[in-house]
Amino acid sequence: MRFMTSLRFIDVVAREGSIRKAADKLAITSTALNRRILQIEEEIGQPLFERLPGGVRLNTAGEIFVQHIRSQFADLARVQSQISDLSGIRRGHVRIASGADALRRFLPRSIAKYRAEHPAVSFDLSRCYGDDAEARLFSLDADLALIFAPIRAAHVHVAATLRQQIHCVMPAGHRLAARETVRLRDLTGEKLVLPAPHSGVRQLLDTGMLRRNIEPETILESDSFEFMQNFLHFEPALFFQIPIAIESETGGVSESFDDQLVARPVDPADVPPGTLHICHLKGRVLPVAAAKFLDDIITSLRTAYRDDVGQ
Amino acid sequence: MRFMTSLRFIDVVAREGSIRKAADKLAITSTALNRRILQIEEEIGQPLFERLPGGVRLNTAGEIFVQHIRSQFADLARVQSQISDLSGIRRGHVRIASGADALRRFLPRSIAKYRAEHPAVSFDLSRCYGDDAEARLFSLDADLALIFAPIRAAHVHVAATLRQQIHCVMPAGHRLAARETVRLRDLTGEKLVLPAPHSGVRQLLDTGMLRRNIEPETILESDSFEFMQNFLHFEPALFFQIPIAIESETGGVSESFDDQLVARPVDPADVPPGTLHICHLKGRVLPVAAAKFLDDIITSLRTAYRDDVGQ
DNA sequence: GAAAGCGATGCAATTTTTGCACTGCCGGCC
DNA sequence: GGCCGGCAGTGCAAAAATTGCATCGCTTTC
Repeated sequence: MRFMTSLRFIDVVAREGSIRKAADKLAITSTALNRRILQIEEEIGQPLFERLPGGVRLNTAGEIFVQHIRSQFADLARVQSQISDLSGIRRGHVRIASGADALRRFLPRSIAKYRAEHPAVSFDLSRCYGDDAEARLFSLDADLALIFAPIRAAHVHVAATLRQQIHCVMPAGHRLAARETVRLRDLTGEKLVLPAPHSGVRQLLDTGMLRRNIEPETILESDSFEFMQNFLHFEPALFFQIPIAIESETGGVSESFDDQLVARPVDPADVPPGTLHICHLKGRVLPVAAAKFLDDIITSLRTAYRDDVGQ
Repeated sequence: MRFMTSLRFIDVVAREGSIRKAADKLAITSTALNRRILQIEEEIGQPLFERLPGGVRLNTAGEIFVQHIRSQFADLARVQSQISDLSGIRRGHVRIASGADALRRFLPRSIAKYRAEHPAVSFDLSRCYGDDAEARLFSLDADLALIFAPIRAAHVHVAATLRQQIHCVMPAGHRLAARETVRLRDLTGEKLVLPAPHSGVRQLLDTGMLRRNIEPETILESDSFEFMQNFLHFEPALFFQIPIAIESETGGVSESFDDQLVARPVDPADVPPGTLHICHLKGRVLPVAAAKFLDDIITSLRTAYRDDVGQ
């Protein structure tokens, strides 16, 4: 898009915090970039960047302007997808910010299913925690976010929620595998692998442990499911997941997702269920592809999780 | 705004319906303009215009794209006004589409008052009827609209309403001037000057007349207050206005706004009060200046008309 | 059937953008 | 405390783009 170049350049400079770095990234000289920026600042009538010894930084006017630029880009993407749509091409691009939970099974399955119907739609997945995901929505770097954590920002619209009980994952022969649910007090003496401190699962667990006054024996912290799963093949321990991360191939809750590992729900009396939020930026018109995909995953959740789906 | 030129050109071509005409208006050659359009169409990947023997016309993709362009322009104006605002300049521009009613006294007074506080804000007034005003909101040619007529379009947000009883304007010595209110049946035998057929006042009157089965003696139709007022100096007749068009210098209802003319309300039993709608495009973030002005006129209406102001 | 109006295109002139070499500036580091 | 490195800004020439002119092919109108 030729007519957007200058604006895109400004966005990149704002992100890089330096004209030279941005110029490097954009494969032009810093002089050319510098002059483009000076020119736009002149047209606006006000500087958009503060000049610091180590680079540049957006001033207040710049913040406003860059936000405008980003919304223009998002809107242009929407328009393009709308235009492609009406010629029957069903082109499009969907950018998703998601926690590791949904990224593991649910999204691959959903995206593959969607792409089977719309092969010309491409996807962008970025794994991030709640706050980052919200930030990516706001900076229009993501169209949709799937967050297993409370929503903080007021400018995020929650399109659907999914109640998820935390599950305890253990070797198949473990003594707790016989139970229907796992109580927190059963965990004393067990070796635990906890999720990263700022993850939603961890925070629910911490609250529960604190309330029940339980001091678990934490042998590891990890935010990688892959790692935890493989670790359990070598040393018996317990870790925690929500159903959507360990759902069966076809979707829906699965009790054993690996020959040697099984999952049992933690008793809701000890740890209340958390909520997975599926959201987008409030007030934003999503590109057709993103809107359609959002619809699809919500209906897919409804069939797989029925009453746990809200809004 | 250099970086918007191509987009602006497309907008003009869409409005003119011809590349050559648009080129003329833009003071460039048709070739240059033609190639700019071809280039953008190539970047979009789809033609935006149908080529007709007599010029060009937007196709569906073009309609979508031009709507996007216009919203970008409106948004840019908002951003600029926001940026100016934070440097304390309070610059800005407000574009208003209004019926003749509000344009006569209310808007001059309100704008003068607003400009006394914000001298760097400029205004654009365009007189038009209900449908045009709504169209101007939609094409983003106007920020605000004041319409004395029902609102048709769903994409218009009504920020405030003002109930207005139709008044009958007559020479000061007229026999009906002694009455508190004027009944429709009193009008038989009177010479009437009616407003234009598609005006809100006229439609209310027509409905009333039809219901009461009254055939008025219409000697003139006019949409010009000026004309009607001056005409009455030469030939005694009656015409109709709503209070906001004949309010006193300081605002509020006035009974005689001219040495020789007085206004008396038509009895609500004969003609129900109509509604003046103050509105803007739904879902649009107004530029600061426009938003502030909107606030101002609504509060000003509340003090002048109190209980007649709604929403 | 000629004339007038339209959008598209080849080619040369012009304007704009870019890159190179360089300046002045500031902070960190030896 | 002076030197070094990284930064944004600037003069000037080269490169790239935009523009204007002349012209084509087409359709409608008179």
